[in-house]
Amino acid sequence: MKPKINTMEELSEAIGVSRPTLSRYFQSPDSVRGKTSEKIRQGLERVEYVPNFFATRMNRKTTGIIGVIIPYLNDLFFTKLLMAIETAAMEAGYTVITQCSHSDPSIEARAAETLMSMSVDGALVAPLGDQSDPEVQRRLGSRLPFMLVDSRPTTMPDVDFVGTDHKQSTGLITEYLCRVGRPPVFLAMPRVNFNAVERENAYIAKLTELGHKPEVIGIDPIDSRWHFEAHGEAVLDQYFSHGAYLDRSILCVNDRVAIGALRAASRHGLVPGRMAKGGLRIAGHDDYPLCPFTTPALTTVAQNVEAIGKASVSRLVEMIRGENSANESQVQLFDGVLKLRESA
Amino acid sequence: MKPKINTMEELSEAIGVSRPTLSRYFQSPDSVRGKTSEKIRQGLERVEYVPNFFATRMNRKTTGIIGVIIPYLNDLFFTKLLMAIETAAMEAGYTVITQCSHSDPSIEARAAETLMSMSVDGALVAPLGDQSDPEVQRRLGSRLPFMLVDSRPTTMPDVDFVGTDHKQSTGLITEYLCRVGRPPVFLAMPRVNFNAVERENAYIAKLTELGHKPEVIGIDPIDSRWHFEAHGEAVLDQYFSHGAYLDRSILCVNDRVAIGALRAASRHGLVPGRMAKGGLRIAGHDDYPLCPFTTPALTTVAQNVEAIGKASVSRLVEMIRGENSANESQVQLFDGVLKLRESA
DNA sequence: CCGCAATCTTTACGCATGTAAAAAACGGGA
DNA sequence: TCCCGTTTTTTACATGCGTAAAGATTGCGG
Repeated sequence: MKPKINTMEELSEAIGVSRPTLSRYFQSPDSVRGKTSEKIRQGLERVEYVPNFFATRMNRKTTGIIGVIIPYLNDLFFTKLLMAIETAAMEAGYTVITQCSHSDPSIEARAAETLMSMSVDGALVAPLGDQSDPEVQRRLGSRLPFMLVDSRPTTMPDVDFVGTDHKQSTGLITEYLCRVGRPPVFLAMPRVNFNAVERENAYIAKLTELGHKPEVIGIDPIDSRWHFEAHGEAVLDQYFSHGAYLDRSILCVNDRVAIGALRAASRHGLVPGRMAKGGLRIAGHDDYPLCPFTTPALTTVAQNVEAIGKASVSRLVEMIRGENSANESQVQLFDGVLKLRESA
Repeated sequence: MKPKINTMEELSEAIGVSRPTLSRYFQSPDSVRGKTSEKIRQGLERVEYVPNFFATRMNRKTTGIIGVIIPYLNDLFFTKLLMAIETAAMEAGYTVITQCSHSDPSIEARAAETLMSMSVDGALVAPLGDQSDPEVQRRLGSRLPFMLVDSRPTTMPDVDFVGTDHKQSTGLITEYLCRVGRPPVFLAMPRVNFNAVERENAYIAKLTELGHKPEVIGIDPIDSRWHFEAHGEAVLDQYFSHGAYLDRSILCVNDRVAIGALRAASRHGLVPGRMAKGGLRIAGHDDYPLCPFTTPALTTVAQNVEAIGKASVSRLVEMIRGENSANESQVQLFDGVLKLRESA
């Protein structure tokens, strides 16, 4: 067992190099002479030492930490986003501290406090939607570089944002559905965030533009916040039972709802699909990782999650470093891409 | 805009209470007289102040942080586990810092360094499997209270562990499948962690016990580490194409593989199920959240994730506090529960 | 071997807070 | 109003490391 060493002071005695030199070494091994750094490296092999994070960070003007707040973890969309963010941050030399708000505004507020008290260099927030306390975000923004990802509250128009252009993405699939069959109805969900509303509006706009009458179902909460699949299944099950929408195109607000919708269809012996007779089609939004494996495989629009993650980090780093137009707010929207599979 | 205050010193001038008193207040508002705490509370309303996390934590002997290392985020099993852990930790008054190892041993090692340097009070690690560097875990264990969750390396027999009793859970579903049809074959996966092996062995043991001949398929990696669905689909697709296993029970090592298996079945026009003619049955393990929504709904064994999360945190807290038999290692295994749905 | 520049050591202070000890102020009861 | 115990203030030191300045070493070119 290697001897355990707790402070740089002790370490400096142990390997015969002064503490300031060690300090420089840990910040950048190249900042000391080759011979010295070799001596230190060998010394470190013989003992058990990790610099104290808190002490280190407390004294630097910068902490090298990016804080991330995510509303919900049990959703592969967010985990994909998170992984993209972590990867990008890692490459940029930052450590990521993630806090999950568990879709609870008070936890979100606490998470923001934690990030602020940790003096993170910047924060990336995927907000809860209308549930989020705008005051919390205002405090964050007044204290540190801060931007929103994924979902964009109407109350924060002048904050940096990176996300999907839902008008484009939803328009794209709506148009496709109109082209191949009867105009779709829109299966919505309880309003857990602004994307839901944006997609709904985009659907309505596109249908109106094409001269059709929009039809939105499933807005009433069936006690299923974030239980998207259950929501989709319950809503459609009810309609199908009454013989409604059996031969229509159904555009779901997202893939998880669509997975529920597929389930409802199969329970009623229906097989949605572009090739299928009967005219039932089901489509989603997001390109949830499981889409290729549903039966039938789900047609959807992919969000460019990788790009969103990457872009948000690089923009945040710009803001942190005060580069470019760091002080004028900026909105980046990425296009969705049609994923034609079997269900529509 | 409230005036921004950065240190307790400034705060103490701003609201006319001495710094040590403020310090006591922030640690526990009840430790100061009611009148004083009221004065402080009102003062805090008028200014913008958050105590510096690093400075606070650096001086306390305890940091109030539990570190968690998770191998992979794009898997709802881990996110469920993580949420259970976070909830339990929150209730116990701890802050959780999560690090994801992105299924990369070197990132896992770095994550461990981060946790150690942060002087977390304890660490909870869901290891990568044989990929994990045992040295990393030994260092963690020698520095702080530390335990393993979910997957248990054979190389660390004397470390605390909380997880599922795979012998029981896999035995349970194996037995069920044997009871309702022909003895199942086992659809395995590349060995990303020890659970895969444990389940496979449990399957073999049970089948042998019942006097049948075990049959394991899908061990050869089809270049699909962690692409479980794709793996399941690819393997079965191949077998089905050769007319093999069309009428058998197939026990998949986990639900994600099973979802791929269902897909393969549907592509071949097969409908697995306990009611279905033909004898094809597909079952999984874990009770992945989407199981009720697949077509057909997936029969599986549920892991008690909630319990695992809760138990691991409460055991870790025991170790941190030095309570009970904190120094003798302890293994807690939870039973799986059969979830009979449609697919088997 | 000398001299100069680069590097290291020594010394000292700073960061934001915890915490202990002594002195001062406070509050309630008689 | 006085007294005594409780609470607060004052003062001072501690945490582990960043960092600056001055003096001591080192290494390299000549």
